[in-house]
Amino acid sequence: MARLEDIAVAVGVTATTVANALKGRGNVSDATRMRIIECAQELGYRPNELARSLVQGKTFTLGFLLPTIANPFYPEIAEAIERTASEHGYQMLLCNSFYDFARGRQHLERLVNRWVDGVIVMGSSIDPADILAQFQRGFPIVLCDWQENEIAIQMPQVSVDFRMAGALAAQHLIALGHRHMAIIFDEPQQSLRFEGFRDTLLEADLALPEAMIQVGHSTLESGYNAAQKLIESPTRPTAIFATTDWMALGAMQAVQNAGLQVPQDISIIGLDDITVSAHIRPPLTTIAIPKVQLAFEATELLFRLIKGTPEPPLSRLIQPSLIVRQSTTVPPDI
Amino acid sequence: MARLEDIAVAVGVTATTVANALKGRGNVSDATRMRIIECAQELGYRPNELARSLVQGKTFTLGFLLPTIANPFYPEIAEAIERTASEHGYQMLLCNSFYDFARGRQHLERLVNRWVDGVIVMGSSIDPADILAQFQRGFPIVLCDWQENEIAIQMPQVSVDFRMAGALAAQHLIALGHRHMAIIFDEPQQSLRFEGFRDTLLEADLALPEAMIQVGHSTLESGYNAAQKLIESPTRPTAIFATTDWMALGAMQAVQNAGLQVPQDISIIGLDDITVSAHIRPPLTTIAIPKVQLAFEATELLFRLIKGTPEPPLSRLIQPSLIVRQSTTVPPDI
DNA sequence: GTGAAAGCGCTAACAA
DNA sequence: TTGTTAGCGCTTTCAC
Repeated sequence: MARLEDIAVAVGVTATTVANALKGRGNVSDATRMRIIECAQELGYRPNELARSLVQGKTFTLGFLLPTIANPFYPEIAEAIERTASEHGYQMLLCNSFYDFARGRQHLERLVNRWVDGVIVMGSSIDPADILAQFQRGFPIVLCDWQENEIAIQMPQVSVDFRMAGALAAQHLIALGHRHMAIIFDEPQQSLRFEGFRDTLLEADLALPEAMIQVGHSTLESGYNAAQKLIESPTRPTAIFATTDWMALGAMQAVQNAGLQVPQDISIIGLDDITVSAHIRPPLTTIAIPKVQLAFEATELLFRLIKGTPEPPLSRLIQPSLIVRQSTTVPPDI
Repeated sequence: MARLEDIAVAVGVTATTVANALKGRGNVSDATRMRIIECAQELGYRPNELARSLVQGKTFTLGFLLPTIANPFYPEIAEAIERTASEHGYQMLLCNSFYDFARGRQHLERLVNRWVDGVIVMGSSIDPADILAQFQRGFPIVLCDWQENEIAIQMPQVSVDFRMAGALAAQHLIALGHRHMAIIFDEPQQSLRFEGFRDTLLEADLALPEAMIQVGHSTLESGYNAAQKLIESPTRPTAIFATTDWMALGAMQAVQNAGLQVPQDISIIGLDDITVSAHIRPPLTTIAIPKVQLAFEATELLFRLIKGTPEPPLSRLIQPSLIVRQSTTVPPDI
């Protein structure tokens, strides 16, 4: 591969001049500039970004650490981050932790070692302590989609008002007339969604019995299994709130496979608003998370962090919203 | 950030010795090794991978260029590539081209400039000529999920027998008794799927009239629109083959929104077998592409390329398979 | 078992 | 307008 030096000797100048000419710094005569550019073309010169990064201490690269891109909640976010990064001249390293903290930690350390300019970390992908350690050394990190209370210390983050999300789900079902509801959620990462839901029920004097609380693990299958238990319960609920759409899809399938109708027999409401949710049968009522906005704001915040000590606020709580489709309706007569 | 040199002066040795001690090369006494390791701990030493890469000419990083991670066909592949890469000590740069060749080219050039060790390129993400240019300079690239005939020159690639995929779809529908079928596909990237379908019909003396050939653009919406046109056609088909599941979902929705039943009124068959396909209503019959295998083989092939001139074969054609679910059945009586 | 020296390809500060 | 010098932090070769 051709280097600056190669061009320099070919043209009969010095590497510095070549560098200046190539990046259009003013101090090169037009004549030599022409010859240099031409020669660079001929030799197929490509600047070595490694060398450049080493001396500048900047890589124009950022890391994106998440549980797994195979979960349909993340691709939209990843896309938005990458696009925003790209507009700033950045590329993005995608790192799946597979919900394994050791793996998340390894990835983060590697990212630090390779001098990425900053990292966006999604919830559930790594032990908060590991993030904190790097952040406190001055490494730019922004948290995305974590529960606000998950990290001990104040850190830059953009997240969603999950308690509100849970509340919205409850309000919707209550308004429809439901009295016997159930929830499927992942503990402890989704406890806020649970609390918002439960508390809203409580305020309406509605109980949420133990048997109506099922844990899932953000997979479709776990939603399916959890819903099965709920259906078989002696006190079958008339509505189910699954704290992710992915689990809601599983739940819906379980209900339908049991020979019941959604929403006539059991209403189902999700949370996330992943793309497919609008296109299944029946279309899923859900609490939407503005994923693109989430990603965009996280990335912009990270860039502010990278540029220097930014003005507050360093954290942002985004409001979810209810999207009523056809998987929820009034409870059946009994 | 602490450097080798910092440890060296602290311990009273030289940087070379520190380096040797840290990577367990034999020639350091146990005593000094202990002191060095301890000191490295204390100073929080992290090797600078940039510097290391610059001298070694290796970055242990690979690029993954694709149209857009938001299309649900890709996340599973991305995950598998990243996992395989990770097992080899590699990280992965994710690059969306958004079906824009200029953008794809920019990304590829940047990847080359930053000395990634190799790149995996998915179909439809960049102009083949740009790939070829880099490949011919000796840069390791493997093509993934391209039509075999899309690239002029023989290049390393792992792909799917798309003609067979189209044939399988046709065979299935014919076996069910369909005589009036339609296809929705994206031209020209999916022409092989089309040809396989059409030719199989022809062999069974079945025509595929112009009106029954619709173009889509790999989006759900385009599948929806294409299906609408088919439904409104005076010669409504009894079965639709959409060459991606994503378009098939759109088509299914269009059919259902028109008040028709899938599969009783119209059978629908897709191609890809994305995760959700098994979980919608009705579950989608489809031609499955072994995505994880595709990704794994592409990555392994790339590593062979990176290690040096590998043994043939440098290209692999993976066989698709029919998965019968409930979106296809015998045609309605007329 | 340890060190000195050179160099990866580039940038940046300062001279000429 | 152009050149010189000194690194960035590491690895590698060879000498002691």
